[in-house]
Amino acid sequence: MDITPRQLEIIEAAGKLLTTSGVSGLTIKNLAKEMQFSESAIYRHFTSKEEIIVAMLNYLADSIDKRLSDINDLSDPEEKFRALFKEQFRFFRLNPHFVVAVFSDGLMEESQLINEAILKLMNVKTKHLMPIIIEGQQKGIFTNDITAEELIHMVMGTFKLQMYKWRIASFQFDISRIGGNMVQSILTIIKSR
Amino acid sequence: MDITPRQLEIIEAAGKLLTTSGVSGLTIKNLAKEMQFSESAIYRHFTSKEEIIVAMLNYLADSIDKRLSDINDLSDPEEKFRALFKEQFRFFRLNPHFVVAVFSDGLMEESQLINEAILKLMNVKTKHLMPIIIEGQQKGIFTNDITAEELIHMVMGTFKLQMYKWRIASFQFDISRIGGNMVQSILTIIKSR
DNA sequence: TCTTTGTGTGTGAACATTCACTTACTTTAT
DNA sequence: ATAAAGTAAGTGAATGTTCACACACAAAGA
Repeated sequence: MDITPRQLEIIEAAGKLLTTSGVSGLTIKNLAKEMQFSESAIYRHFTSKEEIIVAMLNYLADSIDKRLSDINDLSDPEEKFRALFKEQFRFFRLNPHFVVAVFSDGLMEESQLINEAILKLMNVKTKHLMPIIIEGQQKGIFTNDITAEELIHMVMGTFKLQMYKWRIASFQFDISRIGGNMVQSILTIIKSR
Repeated sequence: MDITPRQLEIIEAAGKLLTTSGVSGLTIKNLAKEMQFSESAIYRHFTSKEEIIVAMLNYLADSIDKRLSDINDLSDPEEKFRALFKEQFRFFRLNPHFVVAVFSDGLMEESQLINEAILKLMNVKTKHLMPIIIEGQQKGIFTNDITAEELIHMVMGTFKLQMYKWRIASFQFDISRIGGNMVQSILTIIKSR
């Protein structure tokens, strides 16, 4: 599962392509051009395009997983909640190309492996969000009127839509600021009143 | 902007293809096979593939617009809210192929016209949701802790994610029932407490 | 009532282009 | 000397689109 430096370069080039030209722009030809070598050279490092995409998604999942793991040091669930999203917005602001990867269904239908990699990516996020929500509910900070699963569904949906809007706006607005407002809205509404 | 019966047939065939084989399955060749005539015959009715997709999205937008217009007869905002989503779930249960069309970003990048058609589609939904939310807030039924725009963002995001889950589950669960639960969750949380 | 003309709808073959991928060969670095 | 990393030139398959042509039918003119 380890990745060579050259493979990482290719993955990053693939991400860049996703940002600039979308899923349909992610071709071996463009990838080779971006890497400034020939198309066939790609196949020295990956056996197929599918493998590149899967590697990219897995690399992304690992990155996010690591970054979100530092959050549990905080004590307050509300603080954790804020920190989690702050980190997410920070990460995607630095790597906007991955927004296309994560939130574009276009990739999905191409293969079963890619499909699974995307689902895995969604689960990483849920994995970190779930304990925060549950803890918040237990402490009576978040509402217990609906289940944790339902809360997570709402939160994830709201987040996903925010990312979608950011993307179709060509990443032109400050996602950290707008996203911060969004988090505030969510908190306002899910906190016990 | 009017559509001939034959064009409608083609649009419906396109929708069917989307359901069975996804965005990548929507090719002129498959479309012709589905219609049981040659590929070139398509071009007797549309000048391009892009035109077919745009026509499909506009037709869809009109259908939804019409159906959602009947809802304002109800008096209670909460009832209207429920009715709106009930109608949406009913519609998509009958026409699951359109879920692929509306919620797949894959289509989007292909052309500016398609992009606009999809945005228009999103706006139709918002157009009907907005007055309901505002009325509910004015009557004190829905919370005034956050703005109507923020409420709509949350509601739409939650709905979109529900559709996404339904789709990756290959439409295998009863969207009216699960969706009904989702609506109940949302209502629980956005109602003033 | 024929005949002409126009229209709607179809066909099959070919078009240029793009796609992921392969093969045989060369350069480079250890 | 060996192995890794590059290249040129190709493959077949698929894409959307265009082409010349054919058939059925309706309106119009003689």
